[in-house]
Amino acid sequence: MITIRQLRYFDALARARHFGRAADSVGVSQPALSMQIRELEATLGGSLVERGSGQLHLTALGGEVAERAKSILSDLRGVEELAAARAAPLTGQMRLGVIPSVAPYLLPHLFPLLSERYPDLRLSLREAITEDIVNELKDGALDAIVISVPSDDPALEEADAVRDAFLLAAPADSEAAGGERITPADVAADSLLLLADGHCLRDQALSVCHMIDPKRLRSFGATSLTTILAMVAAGQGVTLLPELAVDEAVRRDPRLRLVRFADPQPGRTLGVAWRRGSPRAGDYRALRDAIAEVV
Amino acid sequence: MITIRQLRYFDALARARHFGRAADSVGVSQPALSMQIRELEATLGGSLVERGSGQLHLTALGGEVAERAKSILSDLRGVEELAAARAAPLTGQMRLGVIPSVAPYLLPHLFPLLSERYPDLRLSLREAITEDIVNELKDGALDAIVISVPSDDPALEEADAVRDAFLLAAPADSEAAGGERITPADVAADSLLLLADGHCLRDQALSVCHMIDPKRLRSFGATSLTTILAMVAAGQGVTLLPELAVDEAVRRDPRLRLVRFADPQPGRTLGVAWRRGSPRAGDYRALRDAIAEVV
DNA sequence: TAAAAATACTCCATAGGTATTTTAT
DNA sequence: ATAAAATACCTATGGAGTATTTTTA
Repeated sequence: MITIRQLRYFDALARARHFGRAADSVGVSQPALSMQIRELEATLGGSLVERGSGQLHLTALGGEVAERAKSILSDLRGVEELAAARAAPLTGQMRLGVIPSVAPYLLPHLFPLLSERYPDLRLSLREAITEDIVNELKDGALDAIVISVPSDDPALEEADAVRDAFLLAAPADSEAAGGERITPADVAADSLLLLADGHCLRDQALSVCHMIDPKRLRSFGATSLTTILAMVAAGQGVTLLPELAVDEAVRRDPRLRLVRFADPQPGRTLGVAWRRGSPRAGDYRALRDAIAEVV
Repeated sequence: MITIRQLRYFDALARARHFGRAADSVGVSQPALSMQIRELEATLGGSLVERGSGQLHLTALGGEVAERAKSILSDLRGVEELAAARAAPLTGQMRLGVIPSVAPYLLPHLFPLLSERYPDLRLSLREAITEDIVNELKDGALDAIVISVPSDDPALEEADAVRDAFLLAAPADSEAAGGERITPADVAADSLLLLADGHCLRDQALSVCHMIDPKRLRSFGATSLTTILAMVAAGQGVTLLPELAVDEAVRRDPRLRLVRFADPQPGRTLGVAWRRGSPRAGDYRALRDAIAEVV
């Protein structure tokens, strides 16, 4: 008889490709995991991994089993979530992932609202780039994520929360900020400062200024908008700044000038995404509403 | 932690709507099953069934869990089948369902071929009407079924095996069998003898002779073609006989006359069907080939 | 009062841990 | 020689069975 335990351990093994680390990741000893894998192989009647060939490899059978195990474990999470979904909205644990260009500006406002309105919600947070939190969401390590939508990932379901327009942030004395009818095409490639690779805001800025050849960009590995803005304030260049990131401190900074683009204004839509079919979809939509409210 | 055991027992309970019978159906004692259900309710944090209200009912949560449990258990069967699919084709156990209008004519030929060519195949058989064996297939009680295709059921995958034309079987002296260019329209409703309700052959005959008003049929609850043919031989009427059912005994019966319809000949296609996505699809296609060969 | 499910209690299978050995680079 | 997985052995959890009680229709 196949057990969930066997599938969980085998899934861990398929990810870690290492008995010891897989055992760690599910919180048991290496022999305990070995035994369950052995047991699973016995009931299936074939080996799932090729041992002791330096790197551990899945057999063809192992690969297929791993794939199906993943899906079964995900369905099982769905069952566990069913109960949570039946309870009052936004109660219990929720693990939320947020992209770095949003987290610092959204969370200080979102947190107070949620903890006041949903006192039984226990929110865990994770801040990482889209690719990482999407993977963690699919793996079940997160329950919902706040990203730029649409994600075009058929495994996700999403709800738009807010439109986040891009402004041009330039040094106060720069001529780039002079005109009133500025368009993304006016942004000069060699003065544009962007976040490091992998940050969706970087890609969005590049696609908005689609005439810019990424090769002409001055490479800049900043991972926070605050750093970028400090660079802009110091006269090092300009950047595309999401409206969401504009707080009092930025608005009052005499060294910065913020210019709204002419229509159609460039920007992005932020939304909440979750695993398609999750029974807690109602919760996630309530979360979306809360986000729309605080922004 | 939810276990497969809990889902299996709960699935049984959802079907049986009775703790004792559910326990029987999974081969454990009633307290053992009760305990697992209780455990599942505890981890989900809500009750799944309404006890002691005469008839046992599923709660709303219970209904959803039952649905998902079914699907998880089915996926799990898929994993178990993976190993079987990797082994040599058509080995191990296969539970086959066959409709009654096919079984007696197909199996005597199919069995010897299969046991000669695939000595490691352990075939279990079930003969019942389409609706029943389709449900048993979906529930995992059967692995494959031989039915009239297409079934138009998206949960099934199927492969055509043979075309089975309908002949008119009439009393030897009847004038209905006189002409050479006979069409289904020539069949008189009040002389047509059919299998009992639920048999697909009955429906097929009616749809072939679509001008016949079912209300004009003489009700006849036969469940085997042999009985019907005995009635025809006794001059009680005519019937649509699948070619597959024509053996030497029928052909030589002096009281019967078999007439082939003019083109386009009415008939049905028989095929093998299985759960969509089953890893043993290759086995089932091999079974189809064997059927096509013996007919 | 009769049927159905829950509880009580005992037993045993099995998962898990630690220590150790085997195996493969 | 070293890292990784398997084996040995012991412990403890928990699932199952039988007997019995509680519940409710």
